[in-house]
Amino acid sequence: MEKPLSQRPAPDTAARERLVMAAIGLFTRKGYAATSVREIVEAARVTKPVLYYHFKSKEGIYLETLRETMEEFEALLETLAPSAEPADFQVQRFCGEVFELFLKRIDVVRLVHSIMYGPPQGAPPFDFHAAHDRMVESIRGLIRLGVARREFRDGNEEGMTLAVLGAFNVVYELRMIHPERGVGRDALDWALDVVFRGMKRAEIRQERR
Amino acid sequence: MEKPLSQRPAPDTAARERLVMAAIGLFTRKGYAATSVREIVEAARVTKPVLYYHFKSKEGIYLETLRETMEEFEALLETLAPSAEPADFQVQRFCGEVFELFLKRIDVVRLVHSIMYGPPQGAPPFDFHAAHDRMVESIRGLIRLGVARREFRDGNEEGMTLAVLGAFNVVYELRMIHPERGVGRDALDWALDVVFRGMKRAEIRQERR
DNA sequence: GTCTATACATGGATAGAC
DNA sequence: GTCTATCCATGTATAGAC
Repeated sequence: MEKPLSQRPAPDTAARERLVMAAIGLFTRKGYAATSVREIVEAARVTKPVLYYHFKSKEGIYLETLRETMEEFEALLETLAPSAEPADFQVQRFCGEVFELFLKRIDVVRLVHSIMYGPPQGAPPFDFHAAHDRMVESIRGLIRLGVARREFRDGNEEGMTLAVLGAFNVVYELRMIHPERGVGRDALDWALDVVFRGMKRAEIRQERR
Repeated sequence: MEKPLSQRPAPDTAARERLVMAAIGLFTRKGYAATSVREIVEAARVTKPVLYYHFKSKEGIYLETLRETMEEFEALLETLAPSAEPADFQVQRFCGEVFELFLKRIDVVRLVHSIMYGPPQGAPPFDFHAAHDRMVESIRGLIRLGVARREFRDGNEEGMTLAVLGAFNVVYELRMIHPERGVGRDALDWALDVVFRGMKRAEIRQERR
């Protein structure tokens, strides 16, 4: 039973959305503790009680922004399904797709990264471990597949998982601290080339570049 | 012309040192913005003016703590000198030594990591890039050496540097988020085994485990 | 749902005595 | 160099009208 638009004082149902956008921008650029509620509401062009109405505290809007953006990452991980392609292709495609998503949301990645690995900064706890573990397990699963198919060598599954994850990590991390160097997808492929060469059995190895 | 100890009101020259210790502990556990001056002085068992006397602001004691701890890392990097050993041994030893230092000061590493890669959190700027770049260049230099000696393959120096750095990064990062899993030096060696195998020329490659 | 106005705690920093 | 006492800006959050 909503009133017709014409009778509402201000048809600003977008206020909540603007708040989320503003909050993401500020939290990612300044960090949780360094961002004040006043800054958020000014950026969203609303007043303080609007924020406290829709969320109920600074922690509330923070957790909500994280929840909304993490859903994107979860969704991408869901789409992963083992295929008949060579295992290294699958690993490379998976890493590449997640990497593209990271590039698109590099600011959020920066925030999540600093909270996952760094001190809590006064921010309420948020569970990133589950998503991170799922990503690691996805890679490990593809590597197990490659080992079972005798594409990858046997006996160092953990080392291979770490090497792949490391190649992925180092590239997006370099991108965060040196955006001007344009470290991108090609750098990821170069690093993965080295790693794959170290993973493949001698018999089936062949150059791909 | 100092007075003899007996005549000083309180021989507490350790106050400054206690402040630095307390500041490191709090900044690393809570982050810069989330740590208050009151907390620091209470932990150091002094009063506020003592902090403002020795340093001159919150930013001052923060920068001083960072400066003091970064000197350790710089010192370790200085000790690196190319030797006649195989290049992969040298890379492994270098990574291992830096890794040991990281483990010893894992809390400081956590703070530096989150500030390097994350939002500034209201903290004054501090130049970590120089030290980080030097570390990367050290690895790249050893890899160039290996290539020149025909131990490593030619044509993907950048990929090899990234792969090595990635193996190093991923291991200490995992250690930070999952200390209970005991990810340690052995995991680093497993990952590097994969990477080295991908770097070595086929002719000279041989198992080392 | 959105406003004005305000409560109330905590923040960083300093004055001035010793 | 260290204290007590205090200043003042900023912080989060809310009351109460519309």
